[in-house]
Amino acid sequence: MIKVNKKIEYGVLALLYLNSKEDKAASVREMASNCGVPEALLSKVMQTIKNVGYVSAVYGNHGGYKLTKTLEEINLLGITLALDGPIQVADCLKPGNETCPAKQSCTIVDPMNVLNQKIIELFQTTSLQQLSAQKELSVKEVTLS
Amino acid sequence: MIKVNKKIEYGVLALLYLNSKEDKAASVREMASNCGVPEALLSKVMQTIKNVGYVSAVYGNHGGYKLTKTLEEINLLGITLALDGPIQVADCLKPGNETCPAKQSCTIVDPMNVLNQKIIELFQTTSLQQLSAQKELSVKEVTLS
DNA sequence: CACAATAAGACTAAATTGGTCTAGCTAGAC
DNA sequence: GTCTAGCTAGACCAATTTAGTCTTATTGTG
Repeated sequence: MIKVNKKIEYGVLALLYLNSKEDKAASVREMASNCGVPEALLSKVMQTIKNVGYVSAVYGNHGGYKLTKTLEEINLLGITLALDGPIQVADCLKPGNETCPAKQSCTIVDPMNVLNQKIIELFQTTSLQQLSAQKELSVKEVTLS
Repeated sequence: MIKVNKKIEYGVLALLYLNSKEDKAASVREMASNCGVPEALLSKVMQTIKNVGYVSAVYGNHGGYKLTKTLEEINLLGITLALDGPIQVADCLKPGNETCPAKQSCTIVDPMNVLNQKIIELFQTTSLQQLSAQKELSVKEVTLS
């Protein structure tokens, strides 16, 4: 299944929650209980997000995390890269992969790169601002045909 | 990691190989060895692809599979739906999921639907024809609205 | 009938993901 | 200064998903 993982989901939720606190810090405990996600895991997620500069950490009593960027400045690509590494929709795109089983007939590596690039652009153009849009504004029927 | 799975990769390879045979049938063994993929697994993949009508099976000696559609008529969405089920980029999109941990503050379900829809559209507009394009031709057109 | 091929499902193995545990470090409150 | 809430870090484990195998049937041609 093509899907984003829990860390990304949790990170997005936490960042949106942080945004609602304006420039007050929120502890991982507070975020986790408000967002309903596992505290220990969110702790890891926040550390990683801190390392890419979207939030700063406040140590000690009454500490926590604070947003250092606006929702417009944070996009899904940045979050994904931080929490999940580079986007590679197919294994044969991995750097240094010389074991691709289909060398003779392989016309797929570059096309997969095209798909990869499309997904990267999609993620890049999806800001947290967009993800925080109210439901009335963002609803669109998902119809498979 | 956001990625398509092996079955989809193998299915795409096999269909492109089949296309190169024009309307002759190719056995799973032939396809597997030419594409360098596991035969038993490809067998499953081809059965599934047969069930959605992209290929027909020829039983018995000198049998195999034949393409029944053109590369333009087969897109990545169809292959993905067949081999991997509906596209759901986040667990909270699964039908009947009432255990979403973030009900209070959740502003993400519908935005994830938007992302989901964008990915579906991307897959739908990516035909096998595009994936079979020669490398020189396929690099440019990374048009994303 | 013998053989080559698909059909189908149970089963196993490997990899990834999700989540926990433990121990240490930091800084503010008292 | 010490207590405590909180971040840091890494090892570890469990659950799920994915990849791949094995076995047994069925089908159709020569």
